[in-house]
Amino acid sequence: MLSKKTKYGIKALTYLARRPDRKPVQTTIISQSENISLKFLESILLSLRKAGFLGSKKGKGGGYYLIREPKNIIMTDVIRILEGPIAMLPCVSLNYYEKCSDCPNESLCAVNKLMIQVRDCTLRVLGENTLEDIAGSVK
Amino acid sequence: MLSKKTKYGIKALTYLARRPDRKPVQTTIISQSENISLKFLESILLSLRKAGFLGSKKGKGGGYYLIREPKNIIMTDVIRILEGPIAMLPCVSLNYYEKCSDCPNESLCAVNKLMIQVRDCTLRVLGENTLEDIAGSVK
DNA sequence: CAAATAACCTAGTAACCCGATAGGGTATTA
DNA sequence: TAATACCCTATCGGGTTACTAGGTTATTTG
Repeated sequence: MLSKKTKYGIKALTYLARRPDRKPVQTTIISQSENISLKFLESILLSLRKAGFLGSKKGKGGGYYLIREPKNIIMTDVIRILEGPIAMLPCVSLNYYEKCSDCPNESLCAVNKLMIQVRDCTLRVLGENTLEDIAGSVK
Repeated sequence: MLSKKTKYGIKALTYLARRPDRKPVQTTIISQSENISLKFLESILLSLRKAGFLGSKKGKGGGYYLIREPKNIIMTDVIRILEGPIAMLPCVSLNYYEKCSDCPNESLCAVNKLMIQVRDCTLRVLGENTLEDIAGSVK
């Protein structure tokens, strides 16, 4: 299951991508438009900023804004920041690999074999989609 | 993330599929072979039996056994029983659909659009794999 | 300058789920 | 009839999630 954090994060990015310009948008605006709890959203936008997707401006007229083109923002990157590992098991994760304590021989494990296939197809889909793709190229 | 329940369940099914015959196997045997907590495994095998994958025999010489051919056991079915919905969001689930409370228009939702693609490719992979495929056709 | 604004930070918490365990009951078989 | 092994219910600690509270810091505007 996708966490609310990831879901909200993607919705916020989409909201910003659909804006006609790249001027700062306040969190309260995004919060109201997308029905996201304000304080929760703040923490999400903060991590998206630290990850290099968003810029921020303080004070009046401040807010968050995209600092990359939507077509250059790949969904795998977004999800890795917000959700963590994409694989359904640590033993098939590329970026967060961890051996199973119970499994003596990974190459004989049926679950491993299956989940590698799931991981690969998920990575392909998420790697093919950019923010522009899912937001639509609204001008 | 895949739950331990699902992981253990698939491993138990695989263990039974790799057996040379279809005679009942005691839970303690499976528990020790696959390093799964006995009591936890019991509850998992029980739900697999109720779902029609396994048969059981009580008393001495009893245990659990496969009642279908491994090649007729599709992984989507197994995972739906053990894990629940395959989709990463209720609003893109075929079997457990639920509307998002925050989303006014599903067809405009970028997260929805993305997760439908993930769901479809995951369903394809899981639907193409049978228990025989992942266990290997051991005789 | 000062007041307003809005991002930023730290901490906490209630609810929930997972994995596991305990302690039996019940049916079957040797 | 005693042993076996499935079957059922309840519980519980630990961890995560989603969210809230309350303040600090930086910037801008009157």
